[in-house]
Amino acid sequence: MAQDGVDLETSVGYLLKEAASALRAEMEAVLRPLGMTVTHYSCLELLAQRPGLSNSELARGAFVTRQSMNVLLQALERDGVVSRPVEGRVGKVLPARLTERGRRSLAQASAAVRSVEVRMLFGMTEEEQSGARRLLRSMIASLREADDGGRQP
Amino acid sequence: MAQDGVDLETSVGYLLKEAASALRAEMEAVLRPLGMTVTHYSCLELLAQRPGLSNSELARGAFVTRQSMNVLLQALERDGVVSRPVEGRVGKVLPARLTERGRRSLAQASAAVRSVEVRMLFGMTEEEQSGARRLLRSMIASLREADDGGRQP
DNA sequence: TGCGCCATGTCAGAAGTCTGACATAGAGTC
DNA sequence: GACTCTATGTCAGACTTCTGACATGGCGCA
Repeated sequence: MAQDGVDLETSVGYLLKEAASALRAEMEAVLRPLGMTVTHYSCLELLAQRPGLSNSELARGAFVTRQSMNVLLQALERDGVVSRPVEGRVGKVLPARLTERGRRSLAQASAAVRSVEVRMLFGMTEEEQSGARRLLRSMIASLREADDGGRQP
Repeated sequence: MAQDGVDLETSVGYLLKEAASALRAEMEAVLRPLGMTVTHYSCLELLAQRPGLSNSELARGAFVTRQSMNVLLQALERDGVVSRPVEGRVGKVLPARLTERGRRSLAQASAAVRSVEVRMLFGMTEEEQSGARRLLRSMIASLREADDGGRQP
């Protein structure tokens, strides 16, 4: 194949990208049989844990733009998985909720995704896992630090 | 905004996604003024560290499909940043290299991206950084473990 | 030699996401 | 009240990436 002279794999940034990419690939693999994408699943999981989130809040939680989430929400609403009754409108904000069908759909997906996360953490002690959480939170905070706040997504 | 009853932020998977997303956003922010996307930069950086990589190898290194990398490579070749001389062909494999212009283009981008990574790691000791590398490598290995190998990307 | 098998390069179309833009609603200020 | 500022929902178009497909080249094995 190719010469492995320089080792790119010592960069935390690259490893972070690699890990996130591997996680995403495995999630896609288990979600595909259910006819679901990762963002699709993320949206449902967010709504299950925090009912009534708005389009923009869902977008932030799934790390996409509110425009992308809007496209997805309209499809989910059309499929009867999510409902956004106009009566619930508060100002311009239109809260979304899972339908019964959405909850059923999420149940299988949630189990599948959880098994992927379990596999990812296999071989790590409880201390290592909380260490990983702490380090990731530190990186997130540092990256967001000198931020003007008005950024998409 | 919304009620913060259930805390989604305790999942390592979610934090991983959040950190990768934040890193990508910051990289996009510093690369945009240079007229470069993240994948664009990744491709150049890979070629700088390992000259002669093929299209498929670059794709794996940048975590995209070989089809996506092919689209990008054709654009980069057209822009004179990368060259793939047909004389270098080995079987079906066509090794790619940076042109002088590509090296210049990468120089600025590389510095910008490195500063983002430094900022991300701010406040972490050397031990914590190597701990982060170890944990991320562990997650990657576990995720790839029960893998048939033939997956895109 | 001939065969199956796998990886590669490439094209074409589909799907997902993003950028840009507009109108509107709420909060704060004068 | 009038104003500005910010956040939101939404539409339209462009871009990036993916999936599917095909032909080709190297490799191992009968």
